[in-house]
Amino acid sequence: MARTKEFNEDQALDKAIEIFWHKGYNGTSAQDLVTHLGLSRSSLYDTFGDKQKLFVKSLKRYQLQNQENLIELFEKSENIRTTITEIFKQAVLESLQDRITKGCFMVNSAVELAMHDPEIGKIVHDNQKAVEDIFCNAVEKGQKSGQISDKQEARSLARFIFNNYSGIRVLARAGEKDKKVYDDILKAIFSLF
Amino acid sequence: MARTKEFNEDQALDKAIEIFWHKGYNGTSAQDLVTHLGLSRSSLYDTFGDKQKLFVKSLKRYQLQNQENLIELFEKSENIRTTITEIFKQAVLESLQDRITKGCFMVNSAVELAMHDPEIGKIVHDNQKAVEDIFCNAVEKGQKSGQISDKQEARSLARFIFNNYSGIRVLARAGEKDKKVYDDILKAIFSLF
DNA sequence: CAAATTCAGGAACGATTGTTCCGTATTTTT
DNA sequence: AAAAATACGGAACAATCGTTCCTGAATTTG
Repeated sequence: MARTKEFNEDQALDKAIEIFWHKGYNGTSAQDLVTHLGLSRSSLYDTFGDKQKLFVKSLKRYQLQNQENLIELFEKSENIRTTITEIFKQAVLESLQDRITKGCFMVNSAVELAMHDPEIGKIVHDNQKAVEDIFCNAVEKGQKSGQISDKQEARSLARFIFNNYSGIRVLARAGEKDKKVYDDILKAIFSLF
Repeated sequence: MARTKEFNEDQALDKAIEIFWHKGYNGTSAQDLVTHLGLSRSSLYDTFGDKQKLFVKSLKRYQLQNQENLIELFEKSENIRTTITEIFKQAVLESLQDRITKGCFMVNSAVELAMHDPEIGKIVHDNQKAVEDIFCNAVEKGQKSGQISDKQEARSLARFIFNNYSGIRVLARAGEKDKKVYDDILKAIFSLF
């Protein structure tokens, strides 16, 4: 009946994530998308509807990827505390290596759009709850096994960890390239639990 | 010789801060500025040059206002630790009250522009250093007077505080309206020192 | 082969973008 | 009062915005 799609929709989405992540929603033009995704204007609009829908789809995909990755990390983990430090160290590494740092797509979108687009506001808020829950479960597990101090309530600690993660992603986006700054923050964070 | 300006330039700048803070740089149009500042297109461009220059001037003014406010708070302070908690509580209060939260103009600008506009990148970075120094001096003073535990190095603690402040501003911008979430984070933060 | 479907390319859309310019009114200084 | 300077409103600018549509080629299934 019909010709099959020549491009992979998920691959195109991954490229959309890249450019939206890098330039933001308002900073990315339709032409940017055409150029970066490598498909024609018509195919782009036929496949994804419009710019906003494409953005929403990209952000949801990013959120799912990160959530699954996080869950997997904690499932494989033999020491919860160590895993959390590795998550932070990974974020620091990313912050230092690229000349232009993308930070966190979710944080960037929250700052730029959550107040102005209810649909994106919901994605951001759902993500926050989801990630918080993942951290909370992990912390509880860590506390039961004695890997994490139980001086702090798990929920409180999870929210604290999430908050510092956001902070570090902003710092990266602000262009901080001094490893000592990040290390100082991490030292303080992990002296808490 | 010449007619005097009918509008106050600083008042106009304060209104520019408001709208840039609320909508971001790319989200604010020239028409938005004309409407909000209450002066004509011609006066606007005659006075401030162009949109980017107006933004830079607004951000610098915001930075100066906040920096001076922070310095004053610590100068007046009789207990450094209490003052820091009050700074955070104030941020939480602002986050909860408005339906549309503006977060922090500096954080918003860092996320949106620091990577793409070197001039703004410098403002953001300078601000970071300046605020960090203010916190660091305050912490040192607090440690000498025994108000703040000296288990953490002052510089490290200052960076940690700054990081959590950024995080909370992002959380606000993400639309978080649950006081318990902020309280949990604050509880964890202040159990550290 | 024929029908159906999707591709790419590009022209074209109206709307909005940031910016400039002009004419007139207003105010200040000589 | 005359001259100089600036504010003002609004028209107008070219450029870009997101989006739609048309064309012809390509490919798949019946």
